[in-house]
Amino acid sequence: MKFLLEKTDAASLARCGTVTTDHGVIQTPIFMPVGTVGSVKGVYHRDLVEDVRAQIILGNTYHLYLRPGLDVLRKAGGLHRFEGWDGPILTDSGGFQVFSLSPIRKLTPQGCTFSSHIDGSSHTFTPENNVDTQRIIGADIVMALDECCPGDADFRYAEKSLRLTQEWLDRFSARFEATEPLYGHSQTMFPIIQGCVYPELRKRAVDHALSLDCDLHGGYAIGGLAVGEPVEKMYEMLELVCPLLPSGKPRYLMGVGTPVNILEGIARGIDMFDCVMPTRNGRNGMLFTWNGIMNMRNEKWKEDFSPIDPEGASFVDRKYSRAYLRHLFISGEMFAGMIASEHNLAFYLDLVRQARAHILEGDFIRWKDSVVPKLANRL
RNA sequence: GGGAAGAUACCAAAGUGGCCAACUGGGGCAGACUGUAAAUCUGCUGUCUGACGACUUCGGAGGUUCGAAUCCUCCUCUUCCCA
Repeated sequence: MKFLLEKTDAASLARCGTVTTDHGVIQTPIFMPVGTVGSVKGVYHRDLVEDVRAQIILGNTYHLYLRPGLDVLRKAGGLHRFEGWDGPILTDSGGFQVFSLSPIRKLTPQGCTFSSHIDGSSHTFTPENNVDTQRIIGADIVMALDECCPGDADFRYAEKSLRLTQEWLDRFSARFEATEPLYGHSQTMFPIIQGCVYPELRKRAVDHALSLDCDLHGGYAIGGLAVGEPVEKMYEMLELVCPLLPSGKPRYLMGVGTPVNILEGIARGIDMFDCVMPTRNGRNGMLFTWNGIMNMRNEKWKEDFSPIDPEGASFVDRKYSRAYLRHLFISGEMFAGMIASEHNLAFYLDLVRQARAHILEGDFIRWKDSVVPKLANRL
């Protein structure tokens, strides 16, 4: 994987660049649709490519490990071939599941033991077997195994959690260096900077990550944000961490976020984002647009036969009416979630595409400040 | 013409003397969702009130009772069966 930094904004830390993988080129800043179990829920790959214009999608190690399982993935020739996606893929390690499934997991010195949410069976992730698993899945970018610390954790807990994440990173990196990709294309790994909302811990996390063999690490992720802490804290952490990271590598803010979060993240130097919001909230009836958010279940759309989003980037925006989409949601039709997911993803990709254009143009901050107030409107 | 069943809030549908402003579902309204255990979840949904609470309701009119959506009488309407 290579990263080319093309331009840094004069008025902010915003930047744009190009990530090159064996499965294609990614123009940053970028939003990556989440495809947890090998599917971006409700959206065809064809539409993901041609309409949404996605450049890279995610998969999840925890979920894919449990189902379909490593035997199937190995026999399939890796996740790309299994799901029929020719572009780049990034896999999360399962660190977030270690956090979100905490009632059914146990942290040990070796790793993390958890009960499957599917059948209750017991499994253990260690940094070592997590590398092996992600080799079998075969993503272009693999994430280090970490513990995602809750946003309201006290310092003691956060420090202890960070120590665990750091120890896991050492072991993960060592294993990654000692193993090879299985399917003929190269893989890179991103360490994850944790430290909750504590500047001291965040700094410590960066120092530690940078002390390792940097050739191994294609980029750096910032994790443990948008997990319950105030949004200002998240921005503070970005302002602290991004300047400490090498400018020649992409920075990935994990799990974020709202359209505003993304623009504010870009302004603070973030290059890559992912979030379930466009798909999950879409399935739940929420549409993101340049003029604000819409709850498509609301009665006010009942006889609104105008296009879903006249300014939208997706063909569904002009193809279908608001009244029709509302009807589909009220009727519980799966098509509703499909249309909404496609619209939202197309919007998110349009958002980062325009951000990139304005960074290149040189007026990013002015543009951002003009669109942000509208994005949170309720239509 | 004869017989039977029924009428409850926006719809459907429980409730058959006090625990009923009235179960439940739908619909409606609002909210939540941030590295997906989510096509999910949470409130509210007679009127007035910020709330406590007050007031008016269960086809209509009358009656029994301390007390009625629930019991009685008549009326109106609906559905079904037989002629």
